[in-house]
Amino acid sequence: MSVDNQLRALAEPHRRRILELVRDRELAAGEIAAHFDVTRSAISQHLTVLKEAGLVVERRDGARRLYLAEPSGLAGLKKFVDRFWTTSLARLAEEAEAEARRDESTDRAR
Amino acid sequence: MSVDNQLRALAEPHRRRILELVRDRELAAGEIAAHFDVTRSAISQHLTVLKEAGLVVERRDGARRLYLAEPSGLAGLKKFVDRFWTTSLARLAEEAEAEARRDESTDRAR
DNA sequence: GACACATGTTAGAGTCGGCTAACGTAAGTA
DNA sequence: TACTTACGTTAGCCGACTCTAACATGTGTC
Repeated sequence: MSVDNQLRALAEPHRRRILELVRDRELAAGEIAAHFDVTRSAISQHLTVLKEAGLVVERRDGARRLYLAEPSGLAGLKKFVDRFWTTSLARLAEEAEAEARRDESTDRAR
Repeated sequence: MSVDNQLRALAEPHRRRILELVRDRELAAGEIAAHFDVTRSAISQHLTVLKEAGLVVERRDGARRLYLAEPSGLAGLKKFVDRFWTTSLARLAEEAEAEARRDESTDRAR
């Protein structure tokens, strides 16, 4: 559930594709596996990782297990990216302002 | 520069801490390494990964190399997270609406 | 119960990633 | 030039990760 787990989970291309598959609709494990050319076993393990990272939720329906993306699981990661993004951009804006002030005083000095 | 590279780079706790260190100010490789209890070598390798992912920029100053976070490098990742976030939330909203409609017609049926 | 179906779990092989130690390189200094 | 400072790079170890193959579990059906 930590940002660390979420990032590690997302760092795997297969897992990102799985996540996109179950973003809009519930899918059974087998249906998900059908989209890939690796074993069902591999997909099952990927689903476990995604589940433990809180990025998908599992629901049982008889013998099947249905998976669906859990957007709130991305909350921590989104906060991390947004915070970094805005803070860095603020720094850039400050630098631009500082440069503008420098240019201005240079002009005045002429 | 791809989202894949960015996510792999961010999936390492040391690299995330490095990124936060150079978010607001330029730091030399040695100064960065001083914040950690691993070898300078390890930090140097992390810096290479961050650089190749486009998350930091390197500037030479004599014998020193200064590093600074590159917010634009996060653009792709931010887009990925935002897109996923908003799309998933839209799905949740739709589901909530559908349920509200169901409840309403149930009420009417009484 | 017997069987088929859907899926999870485990063992083991191969690969990747992070780390240290040792070496290499380039810039500054006496 | 000789020496120091500040880094990067490489080789190799070790643990973590991904995959397949085989086995285990649980559910529905006859």
